[in-house]
Amino acid sequence: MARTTPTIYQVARRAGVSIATVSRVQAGHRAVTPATRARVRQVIDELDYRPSRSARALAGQAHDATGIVFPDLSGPYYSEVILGYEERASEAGQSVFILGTHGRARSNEQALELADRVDGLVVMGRTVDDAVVERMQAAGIPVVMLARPPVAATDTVRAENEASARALTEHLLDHGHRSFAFLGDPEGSPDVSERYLGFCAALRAAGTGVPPRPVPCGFREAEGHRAAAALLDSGPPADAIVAANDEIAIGAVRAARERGLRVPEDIAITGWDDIALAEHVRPGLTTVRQPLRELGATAAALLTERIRGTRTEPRHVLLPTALVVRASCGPHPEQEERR
Amino acid sequence: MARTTPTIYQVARRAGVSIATVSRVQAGHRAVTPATRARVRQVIDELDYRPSRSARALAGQAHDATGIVFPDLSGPYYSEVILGYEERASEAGQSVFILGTHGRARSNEQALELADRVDGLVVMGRTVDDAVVERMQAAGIPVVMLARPPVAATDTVRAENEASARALTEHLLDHGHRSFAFLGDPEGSPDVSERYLGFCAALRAAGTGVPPRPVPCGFREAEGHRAAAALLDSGPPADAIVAANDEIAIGAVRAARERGLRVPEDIAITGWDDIALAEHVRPGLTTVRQPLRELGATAAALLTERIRGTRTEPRHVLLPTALVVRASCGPHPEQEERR
DNA sequence: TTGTAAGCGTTATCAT
DNA sequence: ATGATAACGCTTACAA
Repeated sequence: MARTTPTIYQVARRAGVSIATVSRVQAGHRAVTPATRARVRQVIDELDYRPSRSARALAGQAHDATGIVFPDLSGPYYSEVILGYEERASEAGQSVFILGTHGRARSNEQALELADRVDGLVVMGRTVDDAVVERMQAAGIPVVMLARPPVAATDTVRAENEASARALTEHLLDHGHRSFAFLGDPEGSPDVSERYLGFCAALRAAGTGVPPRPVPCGFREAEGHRAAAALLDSGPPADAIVAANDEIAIGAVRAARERGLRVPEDIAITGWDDIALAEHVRPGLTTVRQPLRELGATAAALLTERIRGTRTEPRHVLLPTALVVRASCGPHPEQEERR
Repeated sequence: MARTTPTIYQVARRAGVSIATVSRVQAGHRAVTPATRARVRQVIDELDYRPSRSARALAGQAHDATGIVFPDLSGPYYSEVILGYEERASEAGQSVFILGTHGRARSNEQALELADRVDGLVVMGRTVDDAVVERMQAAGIPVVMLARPPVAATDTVRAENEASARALTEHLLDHGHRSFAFLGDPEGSPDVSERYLGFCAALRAAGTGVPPRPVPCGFREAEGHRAAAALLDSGPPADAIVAANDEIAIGAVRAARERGLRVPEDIAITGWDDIALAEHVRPGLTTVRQPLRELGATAAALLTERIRGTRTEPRHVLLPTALVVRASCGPHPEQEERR
């Protein structure tokens, strides 16, 4: 694409100054006479000059851009997080790249490519290998990890999982449930891993025997449905299913119904995230709310501090979550919502 | 950020060739001896060399990036469209920028800035002024418009609105409804404008007097709730509300219920989009499904053709929509879903 | 087939 | 306060 927009040279010529002066004016340096500054400013406006991003980046300045890497764009979870991120980042004057890895093998490669176009980036969960992250940081680009446990000197942002999972499970125990199942893949995501830990902790503390092994399961409704169906058809009957997220739970509710089971009378089912659906689905889903937008926004904020050099000490932010009790966990005298 | 990663010079030196040769190998030019090609390749691997994006862009090549500009990230609609876009674009080897304008006044400026960092971009609805789009195109960067009626030589992608709106309204008429209201702002969005047109056409054809003026309303549930509340409290009673999207409709259902009205017995309410909630909400929402992912993916595909120069003739893609009849439009003998 | 060298549009370092 | 001018890392004629 031929450059049809004016360059710094044209501005300089027309204003009767050198390109250095234009650059200074443009950058807001003080060492410029008000008179010349005004003249240059006017020419800039007349020509509608705007400096080339590539040239600027090449000359060693910043990209004024950051990126966020996530596994997949589908479902409310990622959308909300990215929304929070984009909003905060663009307020801070940064353009934002998004990269969905979609489980591709090339994701490390793609992330590394992205790293070359930004001043810093956010990495969700286990989308890229730790070695890759280290290389990025070694190359001087700040990285913030999202939805992962704290790692050494890298900033991390996550929502509380274990304690809430424990509280959730205890709530189920209070309802009298004794035979549990966990739907989700602890291996696949740090979040799920922590939730499973909290789940187990509650069961152990209650002395309900050995906690069951998790039933591995992707994050989507269809996968939850399939896993729950298999579980219900084969295993010893569970009277409570703790799902790793709301979509899985909704799939599980469907599977239970298809088998003539009533929720929560015959089987209790809980979710995680508190997506919009959780409230509207029948029965209302007992779940754990996490501040999705805030997760993204916080990541953006931490990254900005790093880029600006405002802070050098690593920070590990843990955002609070809240148990949201609805109907799917068992019979309640009246509808309540605990926080 | 000092460049800590190897440059083309280091590769050249180590391979004992000139930088031009390295560049050729890297670009896959054929005019290189297999022997030297192999040697260079090996050094590239050894050093893990990857060319600087900025330098490449500056040297007149491409950015290998595109962008999408949308008004706001919230709600399933935008998320889905962006998902479809990102997936297709990144398959085509392009990094993707997202820019939410959030109704900011600076949106034109931001979009123009973005235009300098990409090889082409997609603009949704009326997020940026037409004059700005023209300037981008004049500057040689291809633009694809999303969710807008065809404009001259610019590629456009949209979903069918008017005919479906008409069919939807006719369905309501078939139910016997006669007093209608339309919730949404035709001024604010081309999509809504077309839906309102189809709505009016059906009413006129039915000879049901003058179609009502639209009740302006944002796209979110809270706004739908507020608008419906005002409508129900003040105006002459409507027995059918056509909402511009599902979220508005859900808000309207809530408002109706709060006033002791049963849906659909006392009042029918329809939505648009067929988001996940539409099926689960009570009563199931009669709505119009549009292929959200496909909208984004198609925009990406058109843009890629333009960038690659594969096509120069403008294309205007109109994706089909489908009436989805559920319970909220009126009593049905049995649950059915029409396509 | 390969190398030399001229840009690409900035920023930043010197002089002046 | 301002102006030359050397990077920045790459692509691409043009030579050899």
